[in-house]
Amino acid sequence: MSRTGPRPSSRANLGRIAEVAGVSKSTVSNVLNNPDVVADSTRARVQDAMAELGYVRNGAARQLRAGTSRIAGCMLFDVSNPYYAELARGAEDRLAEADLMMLMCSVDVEVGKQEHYLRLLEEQGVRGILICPVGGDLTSVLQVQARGTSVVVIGRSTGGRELCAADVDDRLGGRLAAKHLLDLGHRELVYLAGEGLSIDRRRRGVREAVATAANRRLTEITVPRRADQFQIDAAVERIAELRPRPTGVICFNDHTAVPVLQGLQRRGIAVPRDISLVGYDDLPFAAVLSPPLTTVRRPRYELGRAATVLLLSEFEPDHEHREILFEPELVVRASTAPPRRHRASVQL
Amino acid sequence: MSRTGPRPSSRANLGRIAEVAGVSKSTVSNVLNNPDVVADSTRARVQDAMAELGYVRNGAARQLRAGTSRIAGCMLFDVSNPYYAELARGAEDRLAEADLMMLMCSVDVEVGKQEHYLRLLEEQGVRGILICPVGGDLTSVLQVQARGTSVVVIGRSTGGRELCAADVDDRLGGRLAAKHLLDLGHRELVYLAGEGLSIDRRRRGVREAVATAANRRLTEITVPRRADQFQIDAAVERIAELRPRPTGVICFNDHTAVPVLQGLQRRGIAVPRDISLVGYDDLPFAAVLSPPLTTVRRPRYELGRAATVLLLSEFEPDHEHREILFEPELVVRASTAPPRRHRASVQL
DNA sequence: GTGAAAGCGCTAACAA
DNA sequence: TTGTTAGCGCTTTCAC
Repeated sequence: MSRTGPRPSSRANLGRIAEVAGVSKSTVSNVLNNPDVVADSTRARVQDAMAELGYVRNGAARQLRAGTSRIAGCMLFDVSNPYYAELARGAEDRLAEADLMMLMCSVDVEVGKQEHYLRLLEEQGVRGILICPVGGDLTSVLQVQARGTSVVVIGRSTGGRELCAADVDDRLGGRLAAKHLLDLGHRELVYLAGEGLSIDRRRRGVREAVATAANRRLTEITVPRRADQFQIDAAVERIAELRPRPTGVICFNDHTAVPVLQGLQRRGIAVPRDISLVGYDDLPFAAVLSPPLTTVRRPRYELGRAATVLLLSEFEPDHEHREILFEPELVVRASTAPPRRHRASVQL
Repeated sequence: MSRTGPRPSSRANLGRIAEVAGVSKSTVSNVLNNPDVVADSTRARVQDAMAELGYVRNGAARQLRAGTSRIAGCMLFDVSNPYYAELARGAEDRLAEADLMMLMCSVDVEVGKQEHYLRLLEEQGVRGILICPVGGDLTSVLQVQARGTSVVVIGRSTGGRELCAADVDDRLGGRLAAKHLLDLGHRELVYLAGEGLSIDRRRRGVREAVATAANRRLTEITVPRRADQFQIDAAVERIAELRPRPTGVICFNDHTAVPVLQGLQRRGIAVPRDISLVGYDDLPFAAVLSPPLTTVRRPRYELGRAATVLLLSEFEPDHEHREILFEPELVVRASTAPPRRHRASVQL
């Protein structure tokens, strides 16, 4: 018995297997890692010993020695948010195909948590990190990368060639939403905005689409991050009081569209008769709202998968950072329709 | 340069810090693990060296030597399913409080995947495993536990005292759903069942409630696991053709309630006028359906948290396995109402 | 308050 | 085809 060392594990280790099978440790290791190099009879004997003793490989020792982990990290806002949950699932599936497991880190838009988890993942020696970064700059992410842990950024274009990134073209998404309403004949639009980079890009797309059409007006209303029922209802109130009355409203996401829809209906403003409503994301509930919500779909599962593909490519010899940009897709449902031309309408 | 060893890491290690700070490795280790035992000036010197060299602890080495990991595993059906996503979040939050990270494993009701992930987690030397087990028996789970990895079972009562478990009293849930309809005055009920242990318990609850009321009839219709639109619609067709006509339908979960609701409405059967509909789970979309769905809420976030509490308690000295049973809660919304007494109604 | 030394379980270079 | 050996980076016991 050594005078040092941690609590003696009851688990059989590789040395014990070697003993029982009557071979050396390297042979056991070879049975595990290069089975073909071992003679059939020897291999069988070793495998028998493993089965008999219920051998379980020690991943920590393996990682320490081989220098490479079988885990990747996935940092996102919140797994319980269906958008991120599906993204995570895409990542998990692709990682599993590469025989990697996924550490899940919900960061909650808190920079402190992000730093904390980055550090933990780094200490863990993860094979790589998928991250939906929060906060303005990417310095801490770049530091981690500089110290040797591959990082792929999701949901934020990185511009330069410093990092791989997978993202959705939200500007296009905004354009699609606005163009849909304009094509239907709407002239007075509202964009209900939130806070955040990706949301700003949607706004830019909406603006662009409106700008290219003549005689169209866009009113922008911004609700704070994590706005509650009342704050959103105040926004609906503002929408209801706008003159001339808007006939098309674009919400920066589906989540917000729900209370907006309810607020409008409660005020006797029918959707889509009086106001056409467009969401963003195509979350599962969008299709079952009444009326079913027209929205812009971001391919979240695919985004997670693609980001993982990028991460895996980082391990290849002559890797060059690149960026994948997904195109969102307009999903037309019953919450949008052509505007009624009413009373004061001069045209037609 | 040694003739052996893995690719030389560029990361500074504890030995290098010791060198730079002019102390021994044990002192550096103490700065990390028992800061109070080190003299202030020494500690400062060591910390400076760490900051300067961008030192990151090697978790693998730590785990190998100390024998204890900072990771727990969470095995569930599918993270992209909102029920499990919120459960996972509950677990993640509680684990984070104990300074543990969470490995996420979506098992997809596939026993093979379950076995695979169990093995991987075991090799990883995780601190413990939370599992929503699939398949009939728990032998592989018990084996893992026997080899020294703590396991907590979620969503399945284990009866004996072999394992900790956290679960929801689904029998009570079934009773609540049925009793609600019975209390409203419904006499002809349908339970739309799926496959699975927890679903069977809901069924039992429904049966019990109906059995305690006189002159009430229950029809059970079962749809296969992962039923598609058409299979569910076939079930709706059967419901529509039942005579005497049922006035109350309980779906085994909210997911199924959506196509059922749509199927009923498409056939001109109004909810709740002609049929009252009850779901199960209270998923986020239940509240925004038209009409908003009466359902039975399972506290999923809390379930994840509680399971984690059980897992953490496993590490304590004189631990005894126990089981936590959550009570589900009836959430009454607009999809249920008293039945209309129509034509052939003799009573009243 | 600090240091020397042993060794966790494994892999990989090399020798046999 | 198999065995010998060194050592990954850390913690821990014990001596000073």
